[in-house]
Amino acid sequence: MKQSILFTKTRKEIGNDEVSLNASLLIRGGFIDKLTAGVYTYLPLGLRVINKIQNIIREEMDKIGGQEILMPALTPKEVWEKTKRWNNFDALFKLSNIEGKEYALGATHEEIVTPLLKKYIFSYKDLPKYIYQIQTKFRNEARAKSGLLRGREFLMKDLYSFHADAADLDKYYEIVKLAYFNIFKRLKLDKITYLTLSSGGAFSKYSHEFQTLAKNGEDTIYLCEKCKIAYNKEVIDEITQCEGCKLGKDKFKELKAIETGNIFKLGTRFSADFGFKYKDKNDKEQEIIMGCYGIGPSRIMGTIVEVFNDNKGIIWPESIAPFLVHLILISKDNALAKKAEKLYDDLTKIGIQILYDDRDETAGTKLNDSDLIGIPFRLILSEKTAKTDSIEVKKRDSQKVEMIKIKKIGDYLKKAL
RNA sequence: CGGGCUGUAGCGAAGUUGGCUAUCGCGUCUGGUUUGGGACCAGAAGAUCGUGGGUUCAAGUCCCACCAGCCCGACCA
Repeated sequence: MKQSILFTKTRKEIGNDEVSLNASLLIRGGFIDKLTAGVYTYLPLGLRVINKIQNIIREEMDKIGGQEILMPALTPKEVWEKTKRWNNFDALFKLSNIEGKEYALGATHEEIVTPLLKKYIFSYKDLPKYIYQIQTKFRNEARAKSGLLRGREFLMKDLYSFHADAADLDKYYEIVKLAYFNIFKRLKLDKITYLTLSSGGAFSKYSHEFQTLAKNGEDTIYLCEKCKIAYNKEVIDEITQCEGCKLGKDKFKELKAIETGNIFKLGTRFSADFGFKYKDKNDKEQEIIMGCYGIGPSRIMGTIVEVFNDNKGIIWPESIAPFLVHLILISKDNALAKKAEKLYDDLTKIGIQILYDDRDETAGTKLNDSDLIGIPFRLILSEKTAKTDSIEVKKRDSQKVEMIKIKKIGDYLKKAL
């Protein structure tokens, strides 16, 4: 993409109001725009990032048998009354149509997916099933804050599993855990993301969160460094020692973190309300056992910005960067501009995702913008580099610069990426 | 939902005990000079001062209400 056609622009400053690091960098770089508290537009650069995050999650869900669907965001009151959450779920956005029929905007989808599967699942032969979606969720947070980390409208991947018995759920639960670790690995967050025991298991003692260390995180976790398992602050009073290695809890390390994923064993909490049962081998009715597994692409995007940045801007991991290469022309010379244009075309042809800064801006502006936007590889073509038919290559996360012959840059990048 | 702070041009800000035509920077437009770390000169456009009401000869400035944003806390299946 040529930068001159981007309708967004970077900004040198935004108001003192926006103290959240992720929102500040993402707004300044032209990735997102805030419409109102906790509600954001994804601009061209930001949409590329969020799509890549979603695709990583999608691939890992597909690998563990997930079937993707898309459920409605507009949901009728009746299903929420069935589970007694119409009045008990504070964060539910409620609205009504002109005839007075009441709806809620989907905050989570147990109420939709459970009756949905009930229409198709009748026998033990139909089980297990794994259904997921990536969708916009709405939650009327008492206080939206921290940019993309706690919004009133946000993206969520929610997977729901349906099993014949608890043992089968337990087995799949572990499979999802591994899939989540694969996701965090691909997002380059695996080294700072810990499985964390937390409260809220309706069907088991604990539920599990995936907590990513970040100094601006709103959660406090206690990490057992020996077995790399953490405990959410909300359960720390109930335990005396690590569940795994028995290390005393006084040895745990207190850390700030962002909850980037969570997995729950639901048991029959929802299947019971909807009368969702199946027939076993002996023609006996049995209750369906459920699990649910969430991960928020938009929160992940905010988390990555919180974690990967320096005083000049964002440093995107390659797996989710909006582009992999930022080509910058520093010259007004027509011949050089032609050379840059050709390089842009050639690299595009061999499948390299490239943003080409062809704008009529000064060197300083382009370099600062490039650092702010945070694309992994920066290529500079200038009179200086052209003298030796070369191009300067620098990685965003490094100070080293390398001169590569223009002819060889395609091969160089293919190898590096 | 409680407490605090804030709201002035597209963006960021200044505006004194109420006083004349509301100021500056960025950005934008025109002309010129520039190009390896957010250039320079000259000119120009751009504002119902969050909204509504009130006090006053006179309100961006004082008072009341409301709306919005941010922060702290509570909350966060």
